[in-house]
Amino acid sequence: MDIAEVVRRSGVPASTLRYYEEKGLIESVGRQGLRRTFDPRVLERLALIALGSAAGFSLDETARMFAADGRPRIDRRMLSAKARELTRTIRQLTAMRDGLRHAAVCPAPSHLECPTFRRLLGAAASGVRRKKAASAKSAPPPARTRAAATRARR
Amino acid sequence: MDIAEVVRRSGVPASTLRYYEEKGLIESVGRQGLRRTFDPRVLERLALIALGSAAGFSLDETARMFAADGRPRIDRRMLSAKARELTRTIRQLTAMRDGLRHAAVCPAPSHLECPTFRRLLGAAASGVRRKKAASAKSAPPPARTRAAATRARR
DNA sequence: GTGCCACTTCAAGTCGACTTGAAGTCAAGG
DNA sequence: CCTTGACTTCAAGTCGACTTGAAGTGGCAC
Repeated sequence: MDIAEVVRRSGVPASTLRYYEEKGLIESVGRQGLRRTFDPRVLERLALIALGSAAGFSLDETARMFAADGRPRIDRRMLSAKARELTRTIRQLTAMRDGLRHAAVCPAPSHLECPTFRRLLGAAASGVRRKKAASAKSAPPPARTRAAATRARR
Repeated sequence: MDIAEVVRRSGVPASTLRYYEEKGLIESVGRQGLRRTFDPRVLERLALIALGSAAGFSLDETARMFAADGRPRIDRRMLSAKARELTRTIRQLTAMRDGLRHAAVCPAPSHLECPTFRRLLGAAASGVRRKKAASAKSAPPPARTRAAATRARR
């Protein structure tokens, strides 16, 4: 497969593929002249990488999940840890969403006077030390800002 | 209040406070010589900003939630939209977490042979066209835990 | 009155994950 | 054989949210 086909079948831009190769996340099996040739299994690999990203792993972390031979070498402890982290994040986001929902319909004259809202504020101010979960959605307002806007098909 | 006190009471670094002021997210009420003086209400404002960030709003979006007089001018439609977005994200992350959990205990010889894992892979691959992190940041007591929050630091 | 040092400004740097642009190469169709 | 244009490399740019560093200022304890 040449790079164009990988792009077509994976949806990942060529520049990203080259970047991934440079970082050692994928590899090409040879060249036709200058042009890279890929083994179809690269598609599986890309799916794995997408999975890692979606789960909140950095590319470096994801890279560590492959053995030298290219087979996934998944660290179960790492997975469990990430699962727990996701659980925390999910709990956080859920609270946040409920708060937003409430705020959207709250009848209090000012949100600052609404106990529910104040509780949310407190939570945000103190407890929120969670980080980095990933996945899903790019915000409409700043249309061109997000790399994802471009990535999402172009 | 001088900046040191705001730092102490909010946990937000002075550099961040200056940055926020520059961006118009907060304001100082005056100066003692060169030194900024803040109204205590800035603490509430900072909590609001933290809340916005935790809910996945960018600083610019958060800024739009304040009226000229500094009162929160919360756009209910925006809140609802964000709440829905969070719901999607939560659903995504939940699926992801369940997948990770499963992968961590899956007995299949290779994850690639496990149907559950393959299903996950498919989901990740198809989800490649959307991305954005809803994350939470913090102003934690431990002075520079902020760095930790932004994972992979220097 | 004087020295310390917390504060100030402003420019530049950082971080991750890519994208973009310029300039060059070359496989393949005509 | 020649042109075309998809591919290549490499350096630099982007984006958001800050941090860092150098150089300067001035409040306040002594």
